[in-house]
Amino acid sequence: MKKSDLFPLVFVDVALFSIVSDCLRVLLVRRAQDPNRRGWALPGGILKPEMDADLKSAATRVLRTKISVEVPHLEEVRTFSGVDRDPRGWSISVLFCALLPYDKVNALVKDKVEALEWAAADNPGHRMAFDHGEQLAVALHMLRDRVRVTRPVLPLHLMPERFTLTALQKTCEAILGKEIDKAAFRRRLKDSTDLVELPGELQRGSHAPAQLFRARDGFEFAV
Amino acid sequence: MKKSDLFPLVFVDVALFSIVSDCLRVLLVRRAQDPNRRGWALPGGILKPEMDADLKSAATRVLRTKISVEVPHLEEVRTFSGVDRDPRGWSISVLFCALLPYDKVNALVKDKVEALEWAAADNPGHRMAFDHGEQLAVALHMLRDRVRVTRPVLPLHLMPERFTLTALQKTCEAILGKEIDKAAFRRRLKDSTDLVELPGELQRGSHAPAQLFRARDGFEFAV
DNA sequence: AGAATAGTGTCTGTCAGACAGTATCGC
DNA sequence: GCGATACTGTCTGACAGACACTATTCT
Repeated sequence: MKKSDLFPLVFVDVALFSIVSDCLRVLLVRRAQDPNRRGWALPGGILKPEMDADLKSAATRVLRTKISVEVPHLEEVRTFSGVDRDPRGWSISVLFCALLPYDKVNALVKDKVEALEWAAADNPGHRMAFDHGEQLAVALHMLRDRVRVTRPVLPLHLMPERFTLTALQKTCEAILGKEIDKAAFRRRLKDSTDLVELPGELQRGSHAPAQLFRARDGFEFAV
Repeated sequence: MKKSDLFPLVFVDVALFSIVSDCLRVLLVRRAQDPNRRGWALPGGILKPEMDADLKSAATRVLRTKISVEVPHLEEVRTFSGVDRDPRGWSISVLFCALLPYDKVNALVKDKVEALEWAAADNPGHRMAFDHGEQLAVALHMLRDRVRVTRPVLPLHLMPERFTLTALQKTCEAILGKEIDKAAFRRRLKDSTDLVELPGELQRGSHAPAQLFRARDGFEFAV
Protein backbone atom coordinates (compact mmCIF):
# COMPACT_ATOMS: atom_id res chain seq x y z
CA MET A 1 0.00 0.00 0.00
CA LYS A 2 1.43 3.31 -1.07
CA LYS A 3 1.42 6.25 1.30
CA SER A 4 -0.71 8.10 -1.23
CA ASP A 5 -3.49 5.59 -0.62
CA LEU A 6 -3.92 7.26 2.76
CA PHE A 7 -2.48 10.70 2.19
CA PRO A 8 -2.92 12.48 -1.09
CA LEU A 9 0.04 14.12 -2.77
CA VAL A 10 -0.46 17.86 -2.76
CA PHE A 11 1.00 20.05 -5.50
CA VAL A 12 0.75 23.69 -6.46
CA ASP A 13 0.83 24.68 -10.13
CA VAL A 14 1.00 28.18 -11.52
CA ALA A 15 -0.26 29.61 -14.79
CA LEU A 16 2.05 32.62 -15.10
CA PHE A 17 0.80 35.07 -17.72
CA SER A 18 2.47 38.01 -19.36
CA ILE A 19 2.37 39.97 -22.59
CA VAL A 20 4.95 39.43 -25.32
CA SER A 21 4.62 41.50 -28.51
CA ASP A 22 0.99 42.38 -27.83
CA CYS A 23 0.07 38.73 -27.29
CA LEU A 24 -0.96 37.00 -24.07
CA ARG A 25 1.59 34.33 -23.20
CA VAL A 26 1.92 31.71 -20.52
CA LEU A 27 5.14 30.32 -19.12
CA LEU A 28 5.78 26.64 -19.76
CA VAL A 29 8.65 24.57 -18.41
CA ARG A 30 10.04 21.31 -19.67
CA ARG A 31 10.08 18.64 -17.00
CA ALA A 32 13.51 17.37 -16.04
CA GLN A 33 12.33 14.27 -14.18
CA ASP A 34 9.87 11.42 -14.44
CA PRO A 35 7.00 11.09 -14.56
CA ASN A 36 6.47 12.82 -17.88
CA ARG A 37 10.15 13.65 -18.24
CA ARG A 38 10.74 16.13 -21.07
CA GLY A 39 7.02 16.89 -21.19
CA TRP A 40 5.82 20.48 -21.16
CA ALA A 41 4.01 21.62 -18.06
CA LEU A 42 2.99 24.63 -16.00
CA PRO A 43 5.61 25.42 -13.36
CA GLY A 44 4.70 23.68 -10.13
CA GLY A 45 5.96 21.68 -7.22
CA ILE A 46 5.01 19.70 -4.19
CA LEU A 47 3.72 21.34 -1.04
CA LYS A 48 6.25 21.39 1.78
CA PRO A 49 4.35 21.89 5.04
CA GLU A 50 7.57 22.44 6.96
CA MET A 51 8.46 25.38 4.71
CA ASP A 52 5.17 26.81 3.50
CA ALA A 53 2.83 28.97 5.55
CA ASP A 54 -0.07 28.09 3.28
CA LEU A 55 -0.77 27.03 -0.29
CA LYS A 56 -0.29 30.50 -1.72
CA SER A 57 3.10 30.74 -0.05
CA ALA A 58 3.96 27.39 -1.56
CA ALA A 59 3.16 28.73 -5.02
CA THR A 60 5.27 31.82 -4.35
CA ARG A 61 8.16 29.63 -3.19
CA VAL A 62 7.92 27.41 -6.26
CA LEU A 63 8.12 30.41 -8.60
CA ARG A 64 10.99 31.87 -6.65
CA THR A 65 13.10 28.71 -6.43
CA LYS A 66 12.35 27.11 -9.77
CA ILE A 67 12.35 30.09 -12.08
CA SER A 68 13.63 32.90 -9.84
CA VAL A 69 10.73 35.24 -10.29
CA GLU A 70 8.70 37.32 -7.83
CA VAL A 71 5.18 38.01 -9.02
CA PRO A 72 3.02 40.92 -7.89
CA HIS A 73 -0.21 38.97 -8.12
CA LEU A 74 -1.12 35.38 -7.31
CA GLU A 75 -4.64 34.07 -7.03
CA GLU A 76 -6.16 30.65 -6.55
CA VAL A 77 -8.14 29.30 -9.46
CA ARG A 78 -9.38 25.88 -8.33
CA THR A 79 -8.17 22.39 -7.50
CA PHE A 80 -7.64 19.35 -9.69
CA SER A 81 -7.77 16.04 -7.90
CA GLY A 82 -8.19 12.30 -8.25
CA VAL A 83 -6.37 9.02 -8.45
CA ASP A 84 -5.69 9.04 -12.19
CA ARG A 85 -4.24 12.44 -12.94
CA ASP A 86 -0.72 11.64 -11.72
CA PRO A 87 0.92 8.19 -11.92
CA ARG A 88 2.47 8.66 -8.47
CA GLY A 89 -0.92 8.21 -6.82
CA TRP A 90 -3.96 10.05 -5.47
CA SER A 91 -3.09 13.70 -5.91
CA ILE A 92 -4.37 17.23 -5.56
CA SER A 93 -3.06 20.15 -7.58
CA VAL A 94 -4.06 23.60 -6.44
CA LEU A 95 -3.84 25.85 -9.47
CA PHE A 96 -2.86 29.51 -9.16
CA CYS A 97 -2.97 32.29 -11.70
CA ALA A 98 -0.09 34.78 -11.66
CA LEU A 99 0.54 37.98 -13.61
CA LEU A 100 3.98 39.29 -14.51
CA PRO A 101 4.50 42.86 -15.82
CA TYR A 102 5.69 42.61 -19.37
CA ASP A 103 8.81 44.62 -18.76
CA LYS A 104 9.98 41.87 -16.38
CA VAL A 105 9.68 38.99 -18.80
CA ASN A 106 13.36 39.02 -19.70
CA ALA A 107 14.42 38.93 -16.07
CA LEU A 108 13.86 35.18 -15.92
CA VAL A 109 17.07 33.23 -15.50
CA LYS A 110 17.12 30.74 -18.28
CA ASP A 111 19.80 28.43 -16.87
CA LYS A 112 17.86 27.20 -13.88
CA VAL A 113 15.47 25.01 -15.82
CA GLU A 114 16.46 23.15 -18.93
CA ALA A 115 13.79 24.86 -20.97
CA LEU A 116 11.39 27.74 -20.55
CA GLU A 117 8.96 28.98 -23.13
CA TRP A 118 6.49 31.83 -23.31
CA ALA A 119 3.76 30.08 -25.26
CA ALA A 120 0.65 31.69 -26.72
CA ALA A 121 -1.94 31.36 -23.97
CA ASP A 122 -4.78 30.25 -26.18
CA ASN A 123 -2.71 27.89 -28.26
CA PRO A 124 0.47 26.78 -26.50
CA GLY A 125 1.53 24.47 -29.33
CA HIS A 126 2.66 21.61 -27.09
CA ARG A 127 0.85 18.59 -25.79
CA MET A 128 0.99 19.15 -22.09
CA ALA A 129 1.85 16.80 -19.25
CA PHE A 130 -0.74 15.51 -16.76
CA ASP A 131 -3.92 17.59 -16.89
CA HIS A 132 -2.00 20.84 -17.36
CA GLY A 133 -3.71 21.51 -20.67
CA GLU A 134 -7.02 21.68 -18.85
CA GLN A 135 -5.46 23.67 -16.04
CA LEU A 136 -4.23 26.27 -18.50
CA ALA A 137 -7.64 26.49 -20.15
CA VAL A 138 -9.37 27.02 -16.82
CA ALA A 139 -6.89 29.69 -15.69
CA LEU A 140 -7.22 31.51 -19.00
CA HIS A 141 -10.98 31.40 -18.75
CA MET A 142 -10.87 32.93 -15.28
CA LEU A 143 -8.51 35.68 -16.40
CA ARG A 144 -10.75 36.57 -19.33
CA ASP A 145 -13.82 36.61 -17.16
CA ARG A 146 -12.15 39.01 -14.77
CA VAL A 147 -11.53 41.51 -17.53
CA ARG A 148 -14.82 40.97 -19.32
CA VAL A 149 -17.71 40.39 -16.98
CA THR A 150 -16.70 42.55 -14.03
CA ARG A 151 -15.85 45.40 -16.26
CA PRO A 152 -13.91 47.94 -14.25
CA VAL A 153 -11.38 45.28 -13.17
CA LEU A 154 -8.09 45.98 -14.83
CA PRO A 155 -5.09 43.72 -15.40
CA LEU A 156 -2.76 46.32 -13.95
CA HIS A 157 -0.47 43.64 -12.57
CA LEU A 158 0.53 42.90 -16.14
CA MET A 159 1.61 46.48 -16.75
CA PRO A 160 4.97 48.09 -16.04
CA GLU A 161 5.03 50.76 -13.37
CA ARG A 162 4.24 53.60 -15.78
CA PHE A 163 2.10 53.00 -18.81
CA THR A 164 -0.18 54.75 -21.30
CA LEU A 165 -3.88 54.14 -21.74
CA THR A 166 -3.20 52.76 -25.19
CA ALA A 167 -0.78 50.21 -23.73
CA LEU A 168 -3.39 49.21 -21.17
CA GLN A 169 -5.96 48.82 -23.90
CA LYS A 170 -3.58 46.62 -25.92
CA THR A 171 -3.15 44.43 -22.87
CA CYS A 172 -6.88 44.03 -22.40
CA GLU A 173 -7.23 43.21 -26.07
CA ALA A 174 -4.50 40.60 -25.79
CA ILE A 175 -6.34 38.96 -22.90
CA LEU A 176 -9.77 39.06 -24.48
CA GLY A 177 -8.52 38.20 -27.94
CA LYS A 178 -10.55 40.93 -29.60
CA GLU A 179 -10.39 44.64 -30.26
CA ILE A 180 -11.95 47.26 -28.00
CA ASP A 181 -13.26 50.67 -29.03
CA LYS A 182 -10.86 53.33 -27.86
CA ALA A 183 -13.44 55.93 -26.89
CA ALA A 184 -15.56 53.46 -24.91
CA PHE A 185 -12.50 52.07 -23.18
CA ARG A 186 -11.32 55.48 -22.07
CA ARG A 187 -14.78 56.60 -21.04
CA ARG A 188 -15.03 53.72 -18.58
CA LEU A 189 -11.62 54.49 -17.16
CA LYS A 190 -12.43 58.15 -16.56
CA ASP A 191 -13.91 57.47 -13.13
CA SER A 192 -11.65 54.59 -12.14
CA THR A 193 -9.91 55.12 -8.83
CA ASP A 194 -7.43 52.39 -9.73
CA LEU A 195 -5.60 54.62 -12.22
CA VAL A 196 -3.48 57.55 -11.15
CA GLU A 197 -2.45 60.16 -13.68
CA LEU A 198 1.19 61.21 -13.50
CA PRO A 199 1.04 64.97 -14.16
CA GLY A 200 3.59 66.16 -16.62
CA GLU A 201 4.87 62.69 -17.37
CA LEU A 202 4.40 61.94 -21.01
CA GLN A 203 5.56 59.24 -23.35
CA ARG A 204 7.01 60.75 -26.45
CA GLY A 205 7.52 59.38 -29.93
CA SER A 206 6.87 60.23 -33.51
CA HIS A 207 3.32 61.23 -32.70
CA ALA A 208 1.36 63.22 -30.15
CA PRO A 209 2.70 62.72 -26.59
CA ALA A 210 0.70 60.30 -24.44
CA GLN A 211 -0.20 60.74 -20.77
CA LEU A 212 1.39 58.21 -18.43
CA PHE A 213 -0.46 56.52 -15.57
CA ARG A 214 0.35 54.21 -12.71
CA ALA A 215 -1.74 51.82 -10.62
CA ARG A 216 -3.26 53.15 -7.42
CA ASP A 217 -1.27 52.33 -4.29
CA GLY A 218 -2.37 49.00 -2.90
CA PHE A 219 -4.24 48.06 -6.02
CA GLU A 220 -5.34 44.43 -6.04
CA PHE A 221 -6.71 42.60 -9.02
CA ALA A 222 -8.99 40.41 -6.92
CA VAL A 223 -12.74 40.89 -6.90
CA MET B 1 7.40 14.79 14.35
CA LYS B 2 3.79 14.50 13.44
CA LYS B 3 2.75 12.99 10.13
CA SER B 4 1.11 16.28 9.34
CA ASP B 5 4.54 17.89 9.29
CA LEU B 6 5.14 16.00 6.07
CA PHE B 7 1.64 15.38 4.79
CA PRO B 8 -1.07 17.95 5.22
CA LEU B 9 -4.47 16.90 6.49
CA VAL B 10 -7.02 17.35 3.74
CA PHE B 11 -10.64 18.15 4.52
CA VAL B 12 -13.69 19.07 2.50
CA ASP B 13 -16.25 21.49 3.94
CA VAL B 14 -19.61 22.39 2.46
CA ALA B 15 -21.67 25.55 2.73
CA LEU B 16 -25.13 24.11 2.01
CA PHE B 17 -27.65 26.84 1.22
CA SER B 18 -31.41 26.77 1.00
CA ILE B 19 -34.38 29.07 1.45
CA VAL B 20 -36.50 28.99 4.60
CA SER B 21 -39.41 31.41 4.84
CA ASP B 22 -38.05 33.67 2.09
CA CYS B 23 -34.67 33.90 3.78
CA LEU B 24 -31.35 32.47 2.66
CA ARG B 25 -30.12 29.93 5.19
CA VAL B 26 -27.02 27.82 5.60
CA LEU B 27 -26.81 24.46 7.30
CA LEU B 28 -24.68 24.33 10.43
CA VAL B 29 -23.81 21.26 12.46
CA ARG B 30 -22.63 20.99 16.01
CA ARG B 31 -19.37 19.10 16.32
CA ALA B 32 -19.54 15.88 18.30
CA GLN B 33 -15.79 15.45 18.76
CA ASP B 34 -12.69 17.36 19.63
CA PRO B 35 -11.17 19.58 18.52
CA ASN B 36 -13.82 22.23 18.95
CA ARG B 37 -16.31 19.77 20.41
CA ARG B 38 -19.80 21.30 20.62
CA GLY B 39 -18.71 24.15 18.36
CA TRP B 40 -20.83 25.10 15.37
CA ALA B 41 -19.32 24.38 11.98
CA LEU B 42 -20.06 23.83 8.34
CA PRO B 43 -20.58 20.13 7.59
CA GLY B 44 -17.30 18.58 6.50
CA GLY B 45 -14.98 15.67 6.82
CA ILE B 46 -11.60 14.28 5.98
CA LEU B 47 -10.69 13.19 2.47
CA LYS B 48 -10.51 9.41 2.08
CA PRO B 49 -8.43 8.66 -1.00
CA GLU B 50 -9.39 4.98 -0.88
CA MET B 51 -13.08 5.91 -1.17
CA ASP B 52 -13.21 9.20 -3.03
CA ALA B 53 -12.74 9.59 -6.78
CA ASP B 54 -11.86 13.24 -6.31
CA LEU B 55 -12.49 16.14 -3.93
CA LYS B 56 -15.98 16.83 -5.23
CA SER B 57 -16.89 13.19 -4.68
CA ALA B 58 -15.55 13.49 -1.17
CA ALA B 59 -17.86 16.43 -0.50
CA THR B 60 -20.80 14.49 -1.93
CA ARG B 61 -19.95 11.53 0.28
CA VAL B 62 -19.67 13.70 3.39
CA LEU B 63 -23.12 15.18 2.81
CA ARG B 64 -24.59 11.78 2.11
CA THR B 65 -23.12 9.99 5.10
CA LYS B 66 -23.21 12.76 7.69
CA ILE B 67 -26.56 14.35 6.99
CA SER B 68 -28.15 11.97 4.47
CA VAL B 69 -28.75 14.48 1.75
CA GLU B 70 -28.14 14.39 -1.99
CA VAL B 71 -27.62 17.82 -3.48
CA PRO B 72 -28.23 18.73 -7.11
CA HIS B 73 -25.41 21.23 -7.25
CA LEU B 74 -21.94 21.30 -5.75
CA GLU B 75 -19.21 23.69 -6.73
CA GLU B 76 -15.74 24.42 -5.47
CA VAL B 77 -15.22 27.82 -3.88
CA ARG B 78 -11.57 27.88 -2.83
CA THR B 79 -9.12 26.36 -0.39
CA PHE B 80 -8.18 27.37 3.13
CA SER B 81 -4.79 26.20 4.31
CA GLY B 82 -2.00 26.63 6.79
CA VAL B 83 -0.49 25.36 9.97
CA ASP B 84 -2.64 27.34 12.38
CA ARG B 85 -6.20 26.84 11.24
CA ASP B 86 -6.65 23.37 12.80
CA PRO B 87 -4.94 22.23 16.02
CA ARG B 88 -4.32 18.78 14.52
CA GLY B 89 -1.62 20.17 12.25
CA TRP B 90 -0.92 21.59 8.81
CA SER B 91 -4.23 21.32 7.03
CA ILE B 92 -6.09 22.12 3.84
CA SER B 93 -9.85 22.57 3.64
CA VAL B 94 -11.42 22.63 0.22
CA LEU B 95 -14.65 24.56 0.51
CA PHE B 96 -17.66 23.69 -1.62
CA CYS B 97 -20.91 25.55 -2.11
CA ALA B 98 -24.07 23.43 -2.40
CA LEU B 99 -27.69 24.34 -3.14
CA LEU B 100 -30.71 22.43 -1.86
CA PRO B 101 -34.24 23.00 -3.25
CA TYR B 102 -36.31 24.49 -0.51
CA ASP B 103 -38.96 21.78 -0.70
CA LYS B 104 -36.29 19.29 0.35
CA VAL B 105 -35.19 21.07 3.52
CA ASN B 106 -37.31 18.94 5.80
CA ALA B 107 -35.98 15.71 4.31
CA LEU B 108 -32.88 15.96 6.47
CA VAL B 109 -32.70 13.28 9.11
CA LYS B 110 -32.22 15.08 12.35
CA ASP B 111 -31.09 12.10 14.42
CA LYS B 112 -27.85 11.46 12.60
CA VAL B 113 -26.03 14.44 14.00
CA GLU B 114 -26.58 15.76 17.46
CA ALA B 115 -27.64 19.15 16.20
CA LEU B 116 -28.47 20.72 12.88
CA GLU B 117 -29.51 24.28 12.30
CA TRP B 118 -30.58 26.30 9.29
CA ALA B 119 -28.96 29.60 10.24
CA ALA B 120 -29.43 32.92 8.47
CA ALA B 121 -26.67 32.97 5.88
CA ASP B 122 -25.59 36.55 6.47
CA ASN B 123 -25.80 36.34 10.23
CA PRO B 124 -25.58 32.80 11.55
CA GLY B 125 -25.73 33.86 15.19
CA HIS B 126 -23.05 31.47 16.42
CA ARG B 127 -19.34 31.87 16.82
CA MET B 128 -18.03 29.28 14.45
CA ALA B 129 -15.31 26.68 14.83
CA PHE B 130 -11.95 26.90 13.05
CA ASP B 131 -12.09 29.37 10.17
CA HIS B 132 -15.62 28.35 9.20
CA GLY B 133 -16.92 31.84 9.77
CA GLU B 134 -14.64 33.11 7.04
CA GLN B 135 -15.47 30.11 4.88
CA LEU B 136 -19.17 30.90 5.11
CA ALA B 137 -18.56 34.53 4.23
CA VAL B 138 -16.53 33.59 1.17
CA ALA B 139 -19.11 31.06 -0.04
CA LEU B 140 -21.92 33.56 0.43
CA HIS B 141 -19.96 36.18 -1.45
CA MET B 142 -19.47 33.81 -4.37
CA LEU B 143 -23.14 32.87 -4.44
CA ARG B 144 -24.20 36.51 -4.49
CA ASP B 145 -21.74 37.34 -7.21
CA ARG B 146 -23.12 34.55 -9.34
CA VAL B 147 -26.60 35.99 -9.16
CA ARG B 148 -25.56 39.63 -9.40
CA VAL B 149 -22.67 40.15 -11.77
CA THR B 150 -23.31 37.47 -14.34
CA ARG B 151 -26.92 38.37 -14.54
CA PRO B 152 -28.71 35.67 -16.49
CA VAL B 153 -27.35 33.01 -14.13
CA LEU B 154 -30.19 31.72 -12.01
CA PRO B 155 -30.19 29.85 -8.71
CA LEU B 156 -32.50 27.21 -10.15
CA HIS B 157 -30.92 24.52 -8.01
CA LEU B 158 -32.57 26.16 -5.03
CA MET B 159 -36.02 25.85 -6.56
CA PRO B 160 -38.43 22.93 -6.41
CA GLU B 161 -39.14 21.16 -9.68
CA ARG B 162 -42.05 23.42 -10.61
CA PHE B 163 -42.10 27.04 -9.56
CA THR B 164 -43.52 30.44 -10.46
CA LEU B 165 -41.56 33.48 -11.58
CA THR B 166 -42.54 35.25 -8.39
CA ALA B 167 -41.08 32.42 -6.32
CA LEU B 168 -37.87 32.60 -8.36
CA GLN B 169 -37.73 36.34 -7.80
CA LYS B 170 -38.17 35.88 -4.05
CA THR B 171 -35.26 33.45 -4.08
CA CYS B 172 -33.00 35.90 -5.89
CA GLU B 173 -34.03 38.60 -3.45
CA ALA B 174 -33.21 36.32 -0.53
CA ILE B 175 -29.73 35.71 -1.96
CA LEU B 176 -28.99 39.32 -2.80
CA GLY B 177 -30.60 40.69 0.32
CA LYS B 178 -32.49 43.38 -1.57
CA GLU B 179 -35.64 43.79 -3.61
CA ILE B 180 -35.75 43.50 -7.40
CA ASP B 181 -38.18 45.25 -9.73
CA LYS B 182 -40.70 42.72 -11.01
CA ALA B 183 -40.95 44.05 -14.55
CA ALA B 184 -37.19 44.23 -15.04
CA PHE B 185 -36.72 40.76 -13.57
CA ARG B 186 -39.27 39.22 -15.93
CA ARG B 187 -37.95 41.13 -18.92
CA ARG B 188 -34.52 39.60 -18.49
CA LEU B 189 -35.99 36.14 -18.14
CA LYS B 190 -38.06 36.39 -21.31
CA ASP B 191 -35.21 35.18 -23.49
CA SER B 192 -33.61 32.78 -21.02
CA THR B 193 -33.21 29.27 -22.38
CA ASP B 194 -32.79 27.97 -18.85
CA LEU B 195 -36.48 28.35 -18.06
CA VAL B 196 -39.12 26.12 -19.59
CA GLU B 197 -42.76 27.14 -19.45
CA LEU B 198 -45.15 24.36 -18.49
CA PRO B 199 -48.16 25.01 -20.75
CA GLY B 200 -51.45 24.82 -18.95
CA GLU B 201 -49.84 24.26 -15.56
CA LEU B 202 -50.82 27.05 -13.25
CA GLN B 203 -50.51 27.71 -9.57
CA ARG B 204 -53.86 28.75 -8.19
CA GLY B 205 -54.78 30.72 -5.12
CA SER B 206 -56.89 33.63 -4.04
CA HIS B 207 -55.54 35.74 -6.86
CA ALA B 208 -54.83 35.49 -10.58
CA PRO B 209 -53.30 32.11 -11.53
CA ALA B 210 -49.54 32.07 -12.04
CA GLN B 211 -47.67 30.27 -14.79
CA LEU B 212 -45.42 27.44 -13.62
CA PHE B 213 -41.92 26.86 -14.97
CA ARG B 214 -39.20 24.25 -14.63
CA ALA B 215 -35.45 24.35 -15.21
CA ARG B 216 -34.17 23.34 -18.62
CA ASP B 217 -32.96 19.74 -18.83
CA GLY B 218 -29.29 19.56 -17.93
CA PHE B 219 -29.25 23.03 -16.44
CA GLU B 220 -26.05 23.79 -14.56
CA PHE B 221 -25.47 26.79 -12.34
CA ALA B 222 -21.78 27.03 -13.19
CA VAL B 223 -20.38 29.75 -15.40
C1' DA C 1 2.92 68.03 -46.10
C1' DG C 2 2.23 63.42 -44.48
C1' DA C 3 2.32 59.58 -41.27
C1' DA C 4 1.22 58.12 -36.91
C1' DT C 5 -0.78 58.15 -32.65
C1' DA C 6 -3.41 60.77 -28.75
C1' DG C 7 -7.52 62.07 -27.28
C1' DT C 8 -12.61 63.80 -27.76
C1' DG C 9 -17.58 64.59 -29.44
C1' DT C 10 -21.74 62.65 -31.01
C1' DC C 11 -25.26 59.52 -32.50
C1' DT C 12 -27.90 55.47 -31.64
C1' DG C 13 -29.59 51.20 -29.85
C1' DT C 14 -30.04 48.57 -25.72
C1' DC C 15 -31.38 47.93 -21.30
C1' DA C 16 -32.23 48.57 -16.25
C1' DG C 17 -34.91 50.99 -12.77
C1' DA C 18 -39.17 53.07 -11.60
C1' DC C 19 -43.88 53.12 -11.62
C1' DA C 20 -48.38 52.93 -13.14
C1' DG C 21 -51.77 50.37 -15.24
C1' DT C 22 -54.71 46.17 -16.50
C1' DA C 23 -56.20 41.30 -15.73
C1' DT C 24 -57.75 37.43 -13.11
C1' DC C 25 -58.60 34.82 -9.32
C1' DG C 26 -61.08 33.71 -4.33
C1' DC C 27 -64.19 35.46 -1.05
C1' DG D 1 -67.11 44.84 -4.85
C1' DC D 2 -62.60 44.04 -2.57
C1' DG D 3 -58.17 42.26 -1.60
C1' DA D 4 -54.40 40.05 -3.54
C1' DT D 5 -51.43 38.64 -6.83
C1' DA D 6 -50.10 38.05 -11.96
C1' DC D 7 -48.52 40.26 -15.65
C1' DT D 8 -47.64 44.26 -19.02
C1' DG D 9 -46.78 49.09 -20.96
C1' DT D 10 -44.18 53.17 -20.85
C1' DC D 11 -40.94 56.70 -19.58
C1' DT D 12 -36.27 57.93 -18.60
C1' DG D 13 -31.51 57.91 -17.66
C1' DA D 14 -27.14 55.36 -18.13
C1' DC D 15 -24.08 53.43 -21.06
C1' DA D 16 -21.69 50.65 -24.78
C1' DG D 17 -20.55 50.30 -29.64
C1' DA D 18 -19.57 52.72 -33.74
C1' DC D 19 -17.44 56.27 -36.05
C1' DA D 20 -15.84 60.63 -37.20
C1' DC D 21 -13.26 64.36 -35.88
C1' DT D 22 -9.40 67.36 -34.04
C1' DA D 23 -4.71 67.79 -31.98
C1' DT D 24 0.16 67.03 -31.59
C1' DT D 25 4.40 65.19 -32.61
C1' DC D 26 8.35 63.50 -35.75
C1' DT D 27 10.24 62.99 -40.32
